[in-house]
Amino acid sequence: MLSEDGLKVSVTTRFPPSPTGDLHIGGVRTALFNWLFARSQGGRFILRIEDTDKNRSTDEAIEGIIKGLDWLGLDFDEGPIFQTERLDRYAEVIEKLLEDGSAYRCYCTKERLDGLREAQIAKKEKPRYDGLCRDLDPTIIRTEQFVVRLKTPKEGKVGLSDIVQGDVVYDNSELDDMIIARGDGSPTYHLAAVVDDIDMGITHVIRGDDHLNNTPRQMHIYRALGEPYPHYAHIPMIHGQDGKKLSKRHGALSILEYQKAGFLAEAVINYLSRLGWSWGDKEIFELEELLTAFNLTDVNKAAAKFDIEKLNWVNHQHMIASSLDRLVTLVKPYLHSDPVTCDSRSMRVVELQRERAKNLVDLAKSSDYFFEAPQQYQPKHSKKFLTEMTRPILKQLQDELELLTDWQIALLDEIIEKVCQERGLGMGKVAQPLRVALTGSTSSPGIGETMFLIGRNEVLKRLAAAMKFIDNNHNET
RNA sequence: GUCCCCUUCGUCUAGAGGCCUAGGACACCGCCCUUUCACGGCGGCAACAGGGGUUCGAAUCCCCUAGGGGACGCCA
Repeated sequence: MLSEDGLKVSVTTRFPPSPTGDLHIGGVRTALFNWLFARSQGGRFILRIEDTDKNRSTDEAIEGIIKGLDWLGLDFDEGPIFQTERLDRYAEVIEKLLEDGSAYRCYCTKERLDGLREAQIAKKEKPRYDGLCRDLDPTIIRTEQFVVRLKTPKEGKVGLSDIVQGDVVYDNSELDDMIIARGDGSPTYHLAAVVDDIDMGITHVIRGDDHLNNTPRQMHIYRALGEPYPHYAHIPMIHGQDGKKLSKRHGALSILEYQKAGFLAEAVINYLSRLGWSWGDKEIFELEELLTAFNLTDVNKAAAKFDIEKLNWVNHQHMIASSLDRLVTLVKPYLHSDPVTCDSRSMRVVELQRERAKNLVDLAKSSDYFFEAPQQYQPKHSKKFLTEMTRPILKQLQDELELLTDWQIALLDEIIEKVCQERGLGMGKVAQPLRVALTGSTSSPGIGETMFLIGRNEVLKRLAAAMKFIDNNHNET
């Protein structure tokens, strides 16, 4: 970011979740754009916890937010800063606003406000405060409980030049006098957010465009405080498959559920960055590439739908690009078999199987049989391939393999071919029963290498077990 | 209802008046490769919301309509 005289201006962004629920994909995308922008500009990124609603804020949510950001590598330079620890500061600002006449005490009861709102909706009007207490004598402070409202100009316009949305103008007459302090004196969202953004030196407010309509209201707080506005970038929302704002209803899962489901952090980041932003035809980005390519001016205005299929593909691409020892480490917790180490055999297994896996869960599932015998044969496969007809084939394979002293892929392949030729069978007729016997199902890497990686003793053991399975099955029927 | 925003293949998007017979990617379908499953290769299906302008020329600019989304809390 360069100022008019060409000097580098420091950028500070922030991610301000309210800890009232799980951090989901939408929140993560907002955090990501703030983080990317700050990092790409050499600026600062702050985590602020907006917990002024004490009834709905929880410690678990705070923990989940921090864990999620940590998993994704969205590190912050400052924070977490808690708004509940800055209550004195907000009170001070509210008092100042009251004193200079920018705000006033409103004694209207909730009942009156509810009635007013209902009546307005019934008359098909936009519900808003009617300003009853606006012109009360401020020197007379009544004993009843009051809220504090900001005195919003009744005429004129407020406008902003949003980095994403362009110029947006509102008539002040559309706005009402919003509450900035509740009956108990605590600040509302608008006030706390603006005061914090000022105090923390936030230069760019990057948030979901559901906040676009909040912006003119907040700008009036800046104005009342005599502070300059920040730059705004209202980024498009992420919608669920039904085209509505992402929420729990859509199964908008906690970001940590994506970790559990076996997605790579870099894949989630890659996928999310491409929602509402693009860079030519490029689909797969390493973090460094994102950092140089990302910019707010290229962000779209239209909402995007979340598509798990594309995430799967992006994740697959990143698994292929990942180093093998890292992938082995990542897949470990998902493996049924243990303990698996980063030896050359495990690395080869992962190298082969990542071609076949969308995520770490898939990868683990398709790798387990290399490390331990299959728990069971998949019924439809055993029914077809582990039969009286195939038993002699398995028997011959067992005999031939027992004679093999040098356990090498090429030699193992030779044995399969030999059996095929002697019996006048195609490869599939021999390899498939063997594959089911060894892996429990009909899919695996090349059969020679599969045998090689499973190992001699284990292969012979599994062949014996498969024949026993056939015998038992036959006796039963 | 009022205000604000949006509208290119099913989905993510490219597209800044002629490069557009609208490009790429995911998904889907077909073929090839192949002992299986994948990977890979090749090909296919598929979109400028509608209507008016402006212009020699519009996906691109303007207006209207329709549709969608968001906001309208002593929630954030």
